[in-house]
Amino acid sequence: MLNYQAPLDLAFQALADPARRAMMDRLAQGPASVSELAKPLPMSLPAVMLHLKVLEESGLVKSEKVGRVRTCRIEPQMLSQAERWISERRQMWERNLDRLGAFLEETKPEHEK
Amino acid sequence: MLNYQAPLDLAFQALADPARRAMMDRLAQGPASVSELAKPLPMSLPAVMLHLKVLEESGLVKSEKVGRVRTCRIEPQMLSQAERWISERRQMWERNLDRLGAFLEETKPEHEK
DNA sequence: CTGATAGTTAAGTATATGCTTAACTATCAG
DNA sequence: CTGATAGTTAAGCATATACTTAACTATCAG
Repeated sequence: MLNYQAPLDLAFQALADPARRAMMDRLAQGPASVSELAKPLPMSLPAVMLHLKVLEESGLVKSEKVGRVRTCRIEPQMLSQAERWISERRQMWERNLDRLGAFLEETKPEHEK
Repeated sequence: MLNYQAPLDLAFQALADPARRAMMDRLAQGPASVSELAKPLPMSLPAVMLHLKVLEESGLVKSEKVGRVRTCRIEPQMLSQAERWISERRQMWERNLDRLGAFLEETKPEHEK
């Protein structure tokens, strides 16, 4: 698997670009077509297609074409997975701080308690 | 500001690399030196330094050097900020689904309720 | 002072990313 | 059928990313 990219690699990579976050912002309001996604963005349509491709390959977005319109929508599972990864590390760090605090408290000389 | 990168660009970019996420994993357990961070990683020390630089510039990690040892630790605020961005979009999307569900419920013919 | 440890800097390279314009296809409305 | 709309593909280019090795500096232990 020389070219394998872990799901979180792709998800965070996708979220690292302001244009793609703007697209996610729009999609958070509800499904949208490619041109709706493109309208506020200062770039060509093909560029938006590339960003959409990145979002889809990351699993953050799915789309289907009906007639000539491709409708895109958020895939919340991948969003949750990314959120959970961050949350777990932050919580681990905080528990760590708490343990340190407790340790300092316990080893404090009596008169400082 | 031709070279400005929004905080979230940098944070998500930093989290997009498996080596950097491994470093964050280690740091979630508590502070660590550069070589402790490097030990499990299949790359040279200079490469680890570059990853550390990316993490620091993103605000996810801070470090200070005492003697010849540089000690690195997680900066939880930036982690929270990234988490919040994702969480907000996911929740917005879910509220959206709920509204759609309610709408379908309300407009359903009587006999299907 | 001397060697080992911890980190840093520099230079070079391969690949990936983020666009562009031009040309094209497919669908729909009248 | 015809023109407008929505999207797609291809080719090309500039810059950024993720490393490498070699050489160097700073600190500490004895």
